[in-house]
Amino acid sequence: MARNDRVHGLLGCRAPGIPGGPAMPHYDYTAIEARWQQSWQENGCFRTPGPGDEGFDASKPKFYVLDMFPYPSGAGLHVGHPKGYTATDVMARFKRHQGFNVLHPMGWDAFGLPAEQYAIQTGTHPAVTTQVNVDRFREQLKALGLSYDWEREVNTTDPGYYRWTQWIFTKLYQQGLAYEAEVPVWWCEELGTVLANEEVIDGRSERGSHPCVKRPLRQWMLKITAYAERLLADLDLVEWPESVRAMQREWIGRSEGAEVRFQLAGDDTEEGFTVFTTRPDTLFGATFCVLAPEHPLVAEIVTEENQAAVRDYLAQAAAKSDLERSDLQKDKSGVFTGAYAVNPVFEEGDPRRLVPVWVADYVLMGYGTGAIMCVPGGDQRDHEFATRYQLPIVRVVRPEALARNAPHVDGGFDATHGMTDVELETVCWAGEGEMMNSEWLDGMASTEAKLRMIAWLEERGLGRARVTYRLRDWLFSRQRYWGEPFPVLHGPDGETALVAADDLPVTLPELDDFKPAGALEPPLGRAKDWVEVVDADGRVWRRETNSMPQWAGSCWYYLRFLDPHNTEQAWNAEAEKYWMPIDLYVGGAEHAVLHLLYARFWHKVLYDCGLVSTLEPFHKLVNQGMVQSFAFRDARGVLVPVDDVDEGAEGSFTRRADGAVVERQVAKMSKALRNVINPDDVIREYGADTLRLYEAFMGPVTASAPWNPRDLPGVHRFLQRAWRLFVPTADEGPEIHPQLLQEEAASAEIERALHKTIAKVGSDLEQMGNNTAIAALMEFVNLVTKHAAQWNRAQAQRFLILLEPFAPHFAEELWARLGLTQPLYQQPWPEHDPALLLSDRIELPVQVNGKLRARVEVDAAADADSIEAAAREAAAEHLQGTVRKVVVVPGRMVNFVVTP
RNA sequence: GGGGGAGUAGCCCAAUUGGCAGAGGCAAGGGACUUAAAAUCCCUCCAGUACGGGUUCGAGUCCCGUCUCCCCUACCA
Repeated sequence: MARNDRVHGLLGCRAPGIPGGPAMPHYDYTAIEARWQQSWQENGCFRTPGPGDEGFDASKPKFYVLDMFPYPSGAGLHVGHPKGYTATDVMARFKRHQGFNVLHPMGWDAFGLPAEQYAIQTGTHPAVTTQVNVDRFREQLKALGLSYDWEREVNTTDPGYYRWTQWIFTKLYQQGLAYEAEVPVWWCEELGTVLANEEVIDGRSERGSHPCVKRPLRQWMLKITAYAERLLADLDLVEWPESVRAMQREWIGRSEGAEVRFQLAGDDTEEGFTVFTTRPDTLFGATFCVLAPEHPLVAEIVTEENQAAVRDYLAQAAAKSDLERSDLQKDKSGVFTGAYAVNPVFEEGDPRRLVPVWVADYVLMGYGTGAIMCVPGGDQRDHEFATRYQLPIVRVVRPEALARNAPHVDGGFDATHGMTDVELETVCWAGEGEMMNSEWLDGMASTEAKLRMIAWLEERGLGRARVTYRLRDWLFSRQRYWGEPFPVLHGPDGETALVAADDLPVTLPELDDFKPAGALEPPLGRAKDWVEVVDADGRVWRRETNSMPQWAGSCWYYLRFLDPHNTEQAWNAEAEKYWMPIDLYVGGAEHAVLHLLYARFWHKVLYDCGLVSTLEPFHKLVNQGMVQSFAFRDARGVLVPVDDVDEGAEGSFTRRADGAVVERQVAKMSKALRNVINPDDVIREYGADTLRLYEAFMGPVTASAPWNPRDLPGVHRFLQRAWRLFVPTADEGPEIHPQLLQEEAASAEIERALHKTIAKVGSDLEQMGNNTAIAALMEFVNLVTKHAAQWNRAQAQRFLILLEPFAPHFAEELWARLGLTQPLYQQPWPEHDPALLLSDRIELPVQVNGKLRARVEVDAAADADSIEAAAREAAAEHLQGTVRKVVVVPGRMVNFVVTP
């Protein structure tokens, strides 16, 4: 039968069972969800008392399950948000059934650029925009039936919150971890602000894609590098995805090596420079040195005849963005300074002792010392450079494989260079191996040579072992209005002072123009009365007019949730000791490095200040997968908006306008593709419980998967089937099957299946296997349906407890209709009897030479001998030859190894 | 180039971590019910696990190699 459904969004399939008749017998999700959400709110059901609060039960174990709190954008939620929120809510509800005190809060990361941009365009104060967006987000989240303790809601833009963000800054400052520096920073003219390195992608701002340039500016920096080693080492303490830990390790970028001092040649000068190298073993192969264009020594050492060329080169390099510098990586450029440095391993008079010093922009001033020694025989980059500028290449490490096999390699073995002729021309060996051309290191393993060379350098004061990190200090100031003001005053004599703790918060001044106050003066500079502060002596101080980056508020919000209304302290120590660390933290992979690294850094500083009791804040981390959507392309590869596409009979898709065939593919949801799914629409058409079930049923939490409107009716049908097990379908029928209102004898088969389901759902939920838990519930419902609902009240009750984490409104409604008055969400998780899961008789596969040949039914408790005997009989016709071996795994299978 | 992850039925996904490839859902086909349709219920169809080797009594699962896809990162000396 040919169909011609529209495939857009939810509209592809009509929702089955839209309430048409009298509401009661049907599954009227709209009424049910409204009723229970109201009940939860009015009765404060998910309010979670903590230590010191009335009603707190210290004897229960705790579980802190947290979502990465959202930035409340103007667009509202999309269906990607509930994927993670559903997963954590299922866990929170499950843990409540298990008797835990569950902390499950939500809040808003509400400072940030969009509201400020909107303010500049429209004059609407960012606080107003933020409030509107927050209200909308909260409403949408409540419509999902998420069991947050809304009394703990926090908002980073609330002065009562950012008072403590400022307070933590003062702690950082007092620890010597906050300092001001004149640093080259990314300046975005369009946004009128400085951006952090990570907010600039390919020379353009991450938000809005505006061009950015580097310029020096006074900035606040946080000394995160002081914690590099601990941030790296303590990754071993947490239960995080390997990918995230790997990303953080790379970001920190620890590398071990040595500093080597190179003196400049001639004139008995004491001048020189220090290089950092990870391969001190290759020092005999260092045939030239390269300084970064920004290296301060460049101007001093350049000789007369090279002045012009160097000046041109520096100008060129300065004009390039980092992107352009790295983009041209195939084509390394540089220029000779005319100066020579001394390679300290060679004797006076040795021609190899003097090495030319070049300037090249493949060396970065921000890493190591901004100067390198170049070993073109052992480093690909140096090799390219040397080849291009015809600098000498000396090989000092012979590859292991060649060291053993070289005489047999085609092309002949060159004893001098330890490589074949072919490789001598083409290969640069950057790995480990055996030392050569290195005098007293020759023949040694390169790993050993590293240590020897470092010792040799240290003895002579020419160098030392050193560890370098890629991690840089954190640029912590922004030229924006909508951020936390710094609690800092600048004195008339250039001194810096913190605002007293009792005077916090330093609140944002009212402004009606949010544009920068001057070329490099942030918007806060417009608030003259706010900026100038007169002290008791009549001296005029100026407030810091930079503000903090958006990361600041999100660095510690998980701590404020512990004690959100405390006006005396950021949090109470007792609450911190009870709730921390976070047992489960769920959020997108986009925060793998920055948010999680910055928050860990603050946490460790707070730990050192004795303010928190755990080394790490987030014990278990889970990245939820992306919810993608379908998109369509025509034959020319042009994207066709989803609502212009029809679906044909055999999974083919055509453009409505001209019937052209289009290809379906999976893409991110975007306005341009018109394939964004709004949760409000899903809730209207199917209800929040169906949405929750679908989000959880799509696949593992961690997996990305496209939103498939075709699959929604499947989970909705499951709820309706379950509904019919409780509620008679007749229009005038009662609210609940009468058999469920009295104690009937239990069906043994259903009882057994229920125990199996309890065990399966419980163990799946423990590991966030929500999709398979739902499959088990579906299996159970199918079974009960098949038996004409021959189940009883006690079974129905336990089933509802299992279902509640996924479909809480639905389950509470039926629980109430059973006449039960204690709320369902408080019920203990049902017990299961392992003995009931086992059958008396089991069927085992019988294999012959690994191939399935027969089945045999035996007692579950049968021993290996009797199983083997039964199996021999069952597979007799396949056991003609010699049975050489028999493998019996009781309860699993039997395998005969037979040779004919 | 480096790092992390993934390839199982037409599609989304399971498989007690080495033991009968299939739990669940979608789609498709057939049937029951119905004046008819919808809804509902019942039944059925389909892969040998990307590819090539290896270990093993036995491999989707472990090892080696190859291919494809996704994510992150990229002159870091």
